[in-house]
Amino acid sequence: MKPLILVVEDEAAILTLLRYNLERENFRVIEARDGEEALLLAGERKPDLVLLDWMLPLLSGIEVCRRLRRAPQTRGLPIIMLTARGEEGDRIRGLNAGADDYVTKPFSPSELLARVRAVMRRSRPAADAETLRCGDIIMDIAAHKTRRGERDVHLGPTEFRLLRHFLEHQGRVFSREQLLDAVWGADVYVEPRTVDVHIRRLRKALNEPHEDDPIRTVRSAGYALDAMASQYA
Amino acid sequence: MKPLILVVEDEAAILTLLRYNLERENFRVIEARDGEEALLLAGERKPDLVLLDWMLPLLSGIEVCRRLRRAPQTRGLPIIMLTARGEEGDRIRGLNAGADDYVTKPFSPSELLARVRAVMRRSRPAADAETLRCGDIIMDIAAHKTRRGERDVHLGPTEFRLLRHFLEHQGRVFSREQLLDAVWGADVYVEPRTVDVHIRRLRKALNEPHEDDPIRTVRSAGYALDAMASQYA
DNA sequence: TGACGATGTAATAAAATTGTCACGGATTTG
DNA sequence: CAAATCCGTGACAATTTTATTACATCGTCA
Repeated sequence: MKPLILVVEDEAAILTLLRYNLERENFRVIEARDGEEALLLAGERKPDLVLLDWMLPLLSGIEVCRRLRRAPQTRGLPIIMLTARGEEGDRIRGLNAGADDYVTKPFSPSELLARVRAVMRRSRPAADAETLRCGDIIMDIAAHKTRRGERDVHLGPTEFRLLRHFLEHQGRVFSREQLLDAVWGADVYVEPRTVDVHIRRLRKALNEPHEDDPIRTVRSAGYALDAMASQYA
Repeated sequence: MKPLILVVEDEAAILTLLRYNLERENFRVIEARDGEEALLLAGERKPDLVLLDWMLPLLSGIEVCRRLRRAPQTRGLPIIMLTARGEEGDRIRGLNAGADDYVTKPFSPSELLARVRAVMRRSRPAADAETLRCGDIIMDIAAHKTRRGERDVHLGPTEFRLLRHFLEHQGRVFSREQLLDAVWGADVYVEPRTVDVHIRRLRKALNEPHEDDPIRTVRSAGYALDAMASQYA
């Protein structure tokens, strides 16, 4: 699907110019003439990027920027500010308000498009990050981060691989030997009971005092990560 | 300091013409006769701009362009392609390979100079700059400046590229080997542990005594720049 | 040329992680 | 019920990995 760009600009001429260039480059464009409309559309249409004029009726661009950043729906939405003057002060304020980049008018179409592409490229990785989850446990493979509910969970390398293996095979029971093969590697030899210790460490890191334990012990068989019922908050 | 321009061109007559015009306009000029030499000089002399002929011995202009873009040292170096005909196909390919602008031969000296100035202006500190940010860390690529909060942060060239790479891939963990490839270049060999030292230098430059460290060490995996809970003023 | 900044390496200190054990409670078996 | 297993747990020492420091080199710039 073509990326959707929200252009917030009150001057018709510039609006036309932007629409022309963006659509030629295979973007879809929606327009807002003032700050209020911008906030509304940003929430409703969920654009992939916002081109935001500095000077606007009703709400200044910088204020729109701030509000977009504050709202959970639109936080993280890439924003490029358009401003008439290249004043350093404005620039700093724009960036502080949360803009991702900044282009001064007059601008060349190619320059603007380059910025648009750059910003979109930058904000892409977050989208396709590989994550595993089970109930309120979330693991981000690329970032190497693990969370349970609202808090970050720190895991050692082995615990990380162990949990990852469970997450990739939820509900299934693994014997100690199977886990050693899968997590430690088929060629290393360690005591099977070592698995117990790491299961323990994983549990300790994962479970706060009151929370329930997602790891099920199957006596004389091994361990499993239960796909919990309390999915998706 | 006068801007340094690398002219890559195998026809002596055009070379002379270019040098004459450029030097008259207060640019310094270095010459390369073929693609190999171009890459070498671009890396060694660090020119501010490259004028790159399309047809070259050894390596085509487009290939040179691509390689310049791929190498960490020369990525971001402004490139203007010179092409014999104004064929649309060539132009598209040139721009796709990463050229900033292109000029068709024959060209008038004044036209060429106008393009040169335009491209340089765009990549100069005075002009707009692409910025990368993470929390209160702001990097201005074109100006080659880094700030944290209110203060300027001085980084060596390697630390700059290192931080840039992290900023362009926030949250993701990179092994020492990956960082060497991305920041040092895939062809140079340095000890992986060297990365540690540069991480240290980067941290020292970035973190005042009380501030928290945005760079996360992931044991047995590498390092990551954490996309922190955004703090927009 | 000499001061200077930047860089890569090696050596050493400091942390974090890991595999094992031993003990004791819990569960199953006979 | 007693024996036999099995699992949870805390403590440790060894090992691995990272942080930090010091140093030699190299190119730049006055």
